[in-house]
Amino acid sequence: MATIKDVAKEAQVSIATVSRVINKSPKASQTSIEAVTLAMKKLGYRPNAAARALVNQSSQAMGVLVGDVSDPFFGAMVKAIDTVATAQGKHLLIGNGFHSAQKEREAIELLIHHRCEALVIHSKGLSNEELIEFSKEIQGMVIINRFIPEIAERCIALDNIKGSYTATEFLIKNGHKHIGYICSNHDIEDTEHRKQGYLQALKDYGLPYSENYIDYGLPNEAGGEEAMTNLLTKGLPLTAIATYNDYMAAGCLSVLDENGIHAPHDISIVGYDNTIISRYLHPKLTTMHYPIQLMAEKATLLALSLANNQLAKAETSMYVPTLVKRLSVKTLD
Amino acid sequence: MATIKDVAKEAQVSIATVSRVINKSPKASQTSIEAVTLAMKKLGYRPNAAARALVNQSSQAMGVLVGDVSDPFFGAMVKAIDTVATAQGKHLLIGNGFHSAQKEREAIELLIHHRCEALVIHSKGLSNEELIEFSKEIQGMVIINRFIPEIAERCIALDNIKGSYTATEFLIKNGHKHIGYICSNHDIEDTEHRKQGYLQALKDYGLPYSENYIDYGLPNEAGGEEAMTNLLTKGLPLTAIATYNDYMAAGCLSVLDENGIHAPHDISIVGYDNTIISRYLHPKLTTMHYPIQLMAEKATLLALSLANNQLAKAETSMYVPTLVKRLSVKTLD
DNA sequence: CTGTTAGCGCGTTCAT
DNA sequence: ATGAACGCGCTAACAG
Repeated sequence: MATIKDVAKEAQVSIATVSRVINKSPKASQTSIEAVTLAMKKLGYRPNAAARALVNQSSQAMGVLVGDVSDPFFGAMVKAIDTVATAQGKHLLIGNGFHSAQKEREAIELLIHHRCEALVIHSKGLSNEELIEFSKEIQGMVIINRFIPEIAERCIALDNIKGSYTATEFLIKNGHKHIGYICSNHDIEDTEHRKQGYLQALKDYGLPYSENYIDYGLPNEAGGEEAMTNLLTKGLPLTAIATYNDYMAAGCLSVLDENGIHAPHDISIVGYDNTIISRYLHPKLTTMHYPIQLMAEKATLLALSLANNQLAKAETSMYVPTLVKRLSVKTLD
Repeated sequence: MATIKDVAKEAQVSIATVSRVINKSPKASQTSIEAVTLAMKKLGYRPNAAARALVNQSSQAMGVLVGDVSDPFFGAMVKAIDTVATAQGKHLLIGNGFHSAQKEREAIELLIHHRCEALVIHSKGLSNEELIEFSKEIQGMVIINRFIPEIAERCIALDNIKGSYTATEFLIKNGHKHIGYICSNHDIEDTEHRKQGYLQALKDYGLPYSENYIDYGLPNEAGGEEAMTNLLTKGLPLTAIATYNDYMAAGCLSVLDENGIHAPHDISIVGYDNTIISRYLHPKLTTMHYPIQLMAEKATLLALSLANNQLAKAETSMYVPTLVKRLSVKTLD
């Protein structure tokens, strides 16, 4: 592939002149511009990003770590980040962690090797300690969807306790007294928080609660089916169920349907996350909205300004999910 | 950030020695290894990918252009590519084209600037000519989801005519005689092909066809709703509808539901793409499976071997979608 | 306005 | 086994 030197030779000028026209420096004669442009076209010249990054001491890239790009939730997150990054002239380097500590570590290191100035990291596999270490190393690193007290000003997180509390409270206020919970069996903070919110709401409203009303499964459709089946088997007098996320709610709905139990008529269901599928389920799923776009934009802006040595403004960093009422909960109208 | 030179000084050796231990060269004494390792740790040394790429004349990256990462369809595609690329020690650079010619062009150029050896390109905005030009420039470039005769051996595409034909034929074989079509209004080849397949099936089976049975909308849920509403308004004796894609089918189902028309009892619906939402719709959507993972893997392998100067093996490059029977079509059992 | 030159961080001969 | 020196492609002084 042609280099700047080849172009210089072809255009009969020095490489400095070529560099000037490439970078649209004002000090370049019209004659040079034309000659160089022609030569570049003729040779099919393409500037080498690595060489530029090296001499400019800047890769013009920002890094993102997600769990899995094929998950629509992360898709939305990446898009939001890409939009604000692009607006600032940066492009994205994306790593997948698949919730494995080792993969997350390797991905972050890759981003560091590429000298990403700003980093938006979604990590569920790494320990607080390790993330804190990374954050010390990279000034422009921001943690998203997780709260670490020691680096609170670098975290953009969601209040999952409150979210789950709100969802459960909504059921209670609509007259439900026997509310089950379909819980994830992933051992991460989110799991614990969402379960806590559910329990707290029951306690605050003086409703009975019991482990018996809770069942577990993988945080996907199959897990929801499994948990719902188990719940059904116990023959509990449930009139409503709160779930860990929309996927589990989908599995739950599916099992219910197969058993001739109709939501919301026979039982009410509330999801969590407001992912793309919630609009497509039948009945359309009432769920808690996870403002991931907003949070991702915020995280990106924060990471970028941190990378630029600007200190973090102490704004909201703990977001609160909001209820999206659709049709899966029977309400007292 | 510490450079190899700093490490050399700290470890009291030359940069050549440091380079050797970094790259695990056999000719490096145990003593050096230890000293260098220690120094690297102490200084928090991180190799600079740009410098490496420059001197090695290889970025170890491969590029991908998709329409929009937040679309689950592309999410699945990216994941498949990432999986095989990672297995070969490459990482991904991802560009979003948003179906705009200019954005697609810029994204591809970015990938070229970064010296991606292999490229998997999904483009609907650029002309055949421009893509052919790019393919001449980049030996390891492969086009996915589009067929360009001049560079057929560099294309991994789907036979949309056959797919839509199969979908329509399935309806016909189940006794339907009045079959409508919900068409995309995006002016791309896919639109035309899928419509063609529908029409051809009707002709082959001697069924009447008319523009009146076809309606248009954006290839998303809203577009499906709009088109279905229009179709309903015409008061046609339809018993089945083939659609451009699952999203339009979702909108269609939604409008039907609101009008008290139940699928598959009152009307049968068949989707296209077999995206994630098809499993969640009610009734679960019968649709054509787009083997995007398979195709993406194939495209990646092809791009990678092309980049390595290995010639393309003349294998299947035109894939055929298959029918996934779920519950949205009333069958003759 | 233009050309010469140094150096960004690293891998790699080629001596030693 | 090790180090000095060169060059990858490019930008930014600096001198003219």
